[in-house]
Amino acid sequence: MADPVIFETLNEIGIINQLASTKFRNVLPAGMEVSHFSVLNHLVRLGDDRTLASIARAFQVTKPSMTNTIQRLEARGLIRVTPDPIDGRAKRVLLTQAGREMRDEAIARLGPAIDEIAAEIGPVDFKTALPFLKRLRAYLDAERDRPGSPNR
Amino acid sequence: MADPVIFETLNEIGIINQLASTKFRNVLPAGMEVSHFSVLNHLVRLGDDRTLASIARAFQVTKPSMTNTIQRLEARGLIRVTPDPIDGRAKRVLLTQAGREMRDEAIARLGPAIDEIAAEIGPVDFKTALPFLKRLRAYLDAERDRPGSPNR
DNA sequence: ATTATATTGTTAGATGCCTAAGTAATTTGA
DNA sequence: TCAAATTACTTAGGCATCTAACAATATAAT
Repeated sequence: MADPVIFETLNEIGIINQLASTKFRNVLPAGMEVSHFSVLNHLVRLGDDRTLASIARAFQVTKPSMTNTIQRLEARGLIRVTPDPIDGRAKRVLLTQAGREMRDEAIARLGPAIDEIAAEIGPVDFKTALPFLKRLRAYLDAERDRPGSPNR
Repeated sequence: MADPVIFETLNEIGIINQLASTKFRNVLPAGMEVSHFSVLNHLVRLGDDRTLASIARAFQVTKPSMTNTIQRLEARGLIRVTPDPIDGRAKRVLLTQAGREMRDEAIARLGPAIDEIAAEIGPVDFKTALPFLKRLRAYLDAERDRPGSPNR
């Protein structure tokens, strides 16, 4: 018998995601989406010169979605995309100076919003919940249609 | 200084939401979205004969979003919408027999997916995490632009 | 009473994510 | 060697959600 606690938890997670995304989007530089910031941040932290597919995998998003994100970031001059010299199918994603600056500005804007949450909820509870969330995420990720499923 | 744990937690939550939504959508009856099921379930559990706005508030979704959901559910004959006899602006949302049956079928299909999660992660951890998530949700909800903000 | 404000619901336009399907290039393996 | 399977990316179409703006009704304030 399906435990209602699980459904309730996922429901709360859905609402939190919605509220947090909206809140952050309203704080980010104009026209910048959370997914855009996430990609810029990813490239700064782990290094750029990555393929579209590897970024899509990192965020557990389909390739068409990442194509969309990458095209918009490139149109804004925040990243540069070049052909992969080794693999003719792939593209390499590189940060531009404007991209790095935009990421810094986004972090500066996001900071206060995060601090507010820390002040109210306390980072300790986040640290407590994080391992569980990571486990759940990893399970759902592994459960996802595993074999060479399309667009992944 | 913004604690990175908070951002990381919200990031995990975003990915979990995405993976869980996709998983559930693939299990639900054809064409049925998670948001559709959620509304049907809400009406069964808490009673129908509610206004669109009250349902929108319950799910922390904007009114245009709920208008969309309601219109699609009505087009499928899963709910019935009637004018509110007291408040000329409002509409009352009523379940149809087909709606109740669809909700039952959805639950029957969702059950196994949830059981799998329970088997892997264990409901205990969900019970542990839930209070924190509820607190976070409540905070973000309260933080949301409170006064008569548009479309809410 | 009248006017100002708030609430209910809708339409319009934009973006994101998804699935399906197609192209190009690389790998595998018979 | 070369056909089959896999992988990288794109295009097309669909649905959800958001913000902005508007119409209609209800409520509050003057």
